[in-house]
Amino acid sequence: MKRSTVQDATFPACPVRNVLARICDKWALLVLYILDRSGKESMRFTELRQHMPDISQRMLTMTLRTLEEDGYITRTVFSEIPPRVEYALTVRAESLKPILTSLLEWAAEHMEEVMHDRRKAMSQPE
Amino acid sequence: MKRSTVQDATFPACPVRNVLARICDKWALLVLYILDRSGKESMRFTELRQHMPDISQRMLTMTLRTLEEDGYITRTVFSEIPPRVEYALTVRAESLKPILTSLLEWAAEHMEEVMHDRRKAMSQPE
DNA sequence: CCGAATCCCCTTGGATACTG
DNA sequence: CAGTATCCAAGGGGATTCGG
Repeated sequence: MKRSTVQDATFPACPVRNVLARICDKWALLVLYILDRSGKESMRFTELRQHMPDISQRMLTMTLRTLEEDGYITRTVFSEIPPRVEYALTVRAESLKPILTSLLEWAAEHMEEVMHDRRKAMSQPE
Repeated sequence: MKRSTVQDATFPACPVRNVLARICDKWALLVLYILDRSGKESMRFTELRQHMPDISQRMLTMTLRTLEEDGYITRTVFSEIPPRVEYALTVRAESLKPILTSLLEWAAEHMEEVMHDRRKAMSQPE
C-alpha cells in the first residue's frame, strides 16, 4: 500500500520519470509498435527503416541502442558477409505491450476531438 | 474491424503519432499526474510549480498551453488583483487517466530491472 | 548491410527582466 | 500572481562520409 502523495514522481531525478522518458520517445514508441505489429519474431535494420520513412539512419541506430540498453529489445549479430542484425522484443517489452496498445487505441479514438480542439484554439488565440 | 497492418502509424504525418507526442512529453505527463494526484478540483500556476522544482516558468507555461489546446485541461482566469488562474483536468484527461496510471505503475515496477540492465550495458560497451 | 564518425544547423529550453 | 519578451547556450538530430 503506497502513499498517494503528489511528491512521488515530482523530484528531478525520479527513476520513474527517467524510465518513461526513454519509452515515450517518439521513435522508441514507433519501433516497439512496428516490431509488435510485424507479426515476425525479429526484424532487420533496413526492414525497420522501411516502415519509418522519416527517420534518419542515425536516429534509428540510437533508438535501437537505447531500447537495447534498457532491455526492451535484443540485438543479434550474425557474422556473415554481408552482415545481418536482427532485432526482437524481449519479455519485458511484451509485458509493456498491452499498455502501449491501450495508449495507441486511446489516441486513435480521440485524435479527431483533440485535433478539432487544437484547431479551434489556434484560430481563437483568446 | 481494422486492418492490422504495420502501415497504420508509420507514415510521418500520422495523427496518432502527433497526439501521442504531445501527451508523452516529459513535462506534460508530469502535469497531468500532479493535477490528478493532488486530490483537488483545480490548481494554480505557482502551486503546480512547487510540485515541479526543476521546471522553468517558461516551460510550465508552454506545457499548460499545449495541454489546454488539446483539451486535457481547462484554464480559468479570475480577474482579480492579484490575478488568479486555475487549471483543472477535463473529462478527456480523466478518460486517459487509467492508461497513464498503468504506464506509471509499470514504470515503477520495472524501474529497477531497467536501471540494472542499463548499468550493465554501460559498463560493457560490447 | 549495418552501422560509426564528423560536421553543422537550428530548435529546445534556461536565465533574466519586464508587465497587467 | 501569472505570465510575456528577449537573449543566448546546449544539444538534438539531419546529411554526408567512411569502415568492417
